[in-house]
Amino acid sequence: MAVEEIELATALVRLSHLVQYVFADVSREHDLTPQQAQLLCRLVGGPVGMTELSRMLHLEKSSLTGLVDRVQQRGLVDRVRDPSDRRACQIALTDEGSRLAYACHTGVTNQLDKLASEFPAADQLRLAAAVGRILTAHGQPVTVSSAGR
Amino acid sequence: MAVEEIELATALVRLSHLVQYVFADVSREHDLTPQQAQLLCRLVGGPVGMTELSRMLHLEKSSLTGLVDRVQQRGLVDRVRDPSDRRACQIALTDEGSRLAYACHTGVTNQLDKLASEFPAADQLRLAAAVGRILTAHGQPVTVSSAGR
DNA sequence: TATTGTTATACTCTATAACTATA
DNA sequence: TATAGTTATAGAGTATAACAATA
Repeated sequence: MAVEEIELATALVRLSHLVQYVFADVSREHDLTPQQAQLLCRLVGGPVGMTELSRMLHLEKSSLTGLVDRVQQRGLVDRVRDPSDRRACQIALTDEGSRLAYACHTGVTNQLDKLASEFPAADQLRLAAAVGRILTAHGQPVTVSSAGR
Repeated sequence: MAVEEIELATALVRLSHLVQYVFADVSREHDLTPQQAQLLCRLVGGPVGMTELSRMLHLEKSSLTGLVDRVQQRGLVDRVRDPSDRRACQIALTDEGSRLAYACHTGVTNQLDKLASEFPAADQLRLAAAVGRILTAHGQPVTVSSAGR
């Protein structure tokens, strides 16, 4: 047999790691950790509260506090008090944060599009649609804002 | 339009995170970190040296030393001296390590197969083959041993 | 000299538990 | 009482630089 067989589950795990490596490399180019870059990318659609962010990133709120602290110290986000609830705050990108979020998104997209170019164009569309359905069915809906366009 | 559009690159990043969450959940069920679980799973094909392991896991060797230390302290791997090169050692699973590696592999595979069941069977095969080609083309060849079957 | 692996150091990331302030 | 977020603490993960032992 010319082509090695591979379980789909194994393929997905390996592909996941490959994507993580791409994400890590691009983040590092901008002197960010992958976690910091992902945080920034999740904010391009507008400010988000800590509770909602912790849900989006699958992090305990206390873990998120530290992550936001470090990114805020670098001047990439601000904590904006919510006037309607004095307990809450919204995490918002600064101009520099927006620039980095955009740069990371572009860098990752370019690299992954190269990987995806292994697929025929028609398959790329079907794959994207199928993955979109899976994500939506498993609590990670893809909204325009979260897509970081 | 009924189905939300999504860029393939964005879809791949999100899918990657979803797979990571599955991996993290299954690892935690066995009281392992995802990194520890991945290390164990990479050893099911047989003992591997530190340099080769660091390449497989995209880790600096010094980082790997600590990771192996912690897993060894839990009795899941042994450092076996290489008789043909007294500088080198091979990392080998213990019986308990093998058991956990197998359990993690099974747990992750079951969960991901559920996700993949969203695809028609024919698409699953095509997807697996396509991903296998991508991995091979980008320095992550899928061997029988590394597939952790 | 080059390679294998470890040690020392300094961060970042993460979870759990306890806490403050507001709703 | 419940919720939003922080602090305190401890451990895990990671990279860089310097090192030891062997090839």
